[in-house]
Amino acid sequence: MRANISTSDIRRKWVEPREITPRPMMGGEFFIAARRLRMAKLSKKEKEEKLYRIRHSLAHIMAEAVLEIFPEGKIAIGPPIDTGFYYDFDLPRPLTPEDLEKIEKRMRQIIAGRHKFVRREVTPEAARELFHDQPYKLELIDDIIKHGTDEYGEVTDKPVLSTYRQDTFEDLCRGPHVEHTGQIPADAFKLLNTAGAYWRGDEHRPMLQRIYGTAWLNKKELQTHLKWLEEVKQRDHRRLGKELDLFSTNPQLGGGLVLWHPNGGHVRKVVEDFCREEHEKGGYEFVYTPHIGRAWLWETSGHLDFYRESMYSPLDIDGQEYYIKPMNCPFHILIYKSRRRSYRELPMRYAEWGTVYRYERGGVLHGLMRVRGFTQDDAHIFCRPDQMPDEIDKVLQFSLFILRSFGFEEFEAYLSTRPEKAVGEVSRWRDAEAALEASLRRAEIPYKIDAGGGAFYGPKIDLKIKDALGRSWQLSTIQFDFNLPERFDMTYIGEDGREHRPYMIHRALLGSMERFFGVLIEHYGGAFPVWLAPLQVKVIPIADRHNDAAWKLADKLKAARLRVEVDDRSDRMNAKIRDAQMQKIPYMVVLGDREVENGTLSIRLRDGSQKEELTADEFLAYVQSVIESKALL
RNA sequence: GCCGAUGUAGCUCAAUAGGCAGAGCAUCCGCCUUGUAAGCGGACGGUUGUCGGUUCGAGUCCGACCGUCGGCUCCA
Repeated sequence: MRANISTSDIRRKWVEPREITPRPMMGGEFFIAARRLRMAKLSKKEKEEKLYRIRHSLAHIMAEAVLEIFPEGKIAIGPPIDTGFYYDFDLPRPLTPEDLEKIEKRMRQIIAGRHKFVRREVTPEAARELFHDQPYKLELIDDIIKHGTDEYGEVTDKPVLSTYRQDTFEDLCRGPHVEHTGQIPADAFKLLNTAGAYWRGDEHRPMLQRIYGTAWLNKKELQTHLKWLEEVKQRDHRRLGKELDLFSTNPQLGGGLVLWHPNGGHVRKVVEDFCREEHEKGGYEFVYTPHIGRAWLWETSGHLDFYRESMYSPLDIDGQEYYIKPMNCPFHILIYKSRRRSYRELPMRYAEWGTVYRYERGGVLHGLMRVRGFTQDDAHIFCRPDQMPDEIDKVLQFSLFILRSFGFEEFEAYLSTRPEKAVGEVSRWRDAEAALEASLRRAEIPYKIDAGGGAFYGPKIDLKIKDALGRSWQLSTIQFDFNLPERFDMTYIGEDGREHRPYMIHRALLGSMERFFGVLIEHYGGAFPVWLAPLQVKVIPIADRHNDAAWKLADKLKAARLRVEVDDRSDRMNAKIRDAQMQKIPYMVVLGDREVENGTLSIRLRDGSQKEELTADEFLAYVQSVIESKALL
């Protein structure tokens, strides 16, 4: 999957970072850039700006080349993005890979022409005349004049209409650009692919053709990026899921539904066991609830009003409507409400690895990352209002601890505020948002505001991690809820003997087991750390006469709860090693005449290195220590 | 859902221009008894996603549907 690239990221406003770079950057990239900027010299900043100009200019040059092929084509917008640029077109026919080659070739010619980029400011009338046959540009012009927004929808102080012209092509644009096309390294860009994209991201508006390109300062950087893309492909969890026999999906089963194979199931079990233990240490209690519930539940919660498009059609059971659950919260609320609660009992923390089902459009399903049935590491915390700040702080720290345990070290946070469709008074929303924001500040995590991104019942903090390839993934979500307690009329008896309303926190730390597993697979490239690895040791006897010793060793390790297999096929040792290597098994223990005689083991690590010879006991102790430390090898 | 691409053996991929559907790996059966990333031989394996159309003849051309992939939108 591509790194997250969306124009909505561009519009998000940062709260904490002090410096804003001149180009729009996505998610994680910003953190890297912001950190670099903080400790770095100006030259980095200049480099970023140069890249911005190059990418933006390439977008224009691409548009020129495309319009030469399709003189009747309509152009939309063409911004730089974190690894390059794109431009959206409305063309008479679909673009082919051959078109891309042609366009790219023509772009290099234009670059070689050393054409100047000429900026000029134009009046609305002149702009409309200039773009009279470009309906998308006319719409942008109107917006700039009416709303003071620029071509990306960002509000600017004083609306100015400007154009940039290079060679035969003039585009509505705020700039900046390179001075002339000769400043663009012709061997450091490449057109990657075409894709459909709605005009202004609105599915009710025309579908345009987008061409993505990547662009860098020099050929070497381009090649590094192309290699990175190749690495992304190699680590694709769908590919590794098949190769390592971790999971599968199946058209006969239905889209977005996941089959966990024994290998994947094993990883999941270790993850779940670890998390369960930590939750118990953290004061959580585990509950179990059904997969369906009567319509009353979902009417009361507001799901049928605010979440219906993500829910499946009801089942008819004895004339009553039942819905498959898209969330676990109403069930946990019913447990809370099963009897009177005292303030002394609070906070109460109910945890459940609960499986939920949500309708997702067919086109968005993606391996483990986006599915229709998934299991959340869900929990709901019920507390007194005065306990709320402390509970949010605890959840935030707990979340960071859990994620660090899996080798994630970099985090980003989003504070999502009240959406259009929401329950509850606005003033209480503002209070809740402030509470979450205060917690983020206490935790000293840099965060962005995602305006309108909250759940319908309350604002939330979403945590994203960065994986080994620098990509961000959303995992944790922490949601403040003052609405469901009211809707379900939840109460507790306070010190004063009166009824009070509890607050509620919804939270999932790994998010869903499916997505988390997908992220883990890609983060580790399938080479799980020893504590998670489905198979930890492969014992490889060299010839049949070593099988007995191999089985004996395996039994010993198994008795210590290691996951071990013996490869006693009649293949050559080389073939057995290759197979184990391809399965990314952490330890390959080779047993031959020498080892049997010496009573030692020859240990090969999956990184190809050779460990010193150890006795079986020493090896066992070593592996156990690696498991304990959650290390890779 | 929308735009585009795509669908051949369990997997990865071939099949000149519409003319008998093939290879490697995997699996199974033998032989080999092996020293740190593939030993050798043989066998098995297909209604070319499904349905319909064009044609003397369709894996190949056309249409619909299903799935997958790249995006858009949306999201754990």
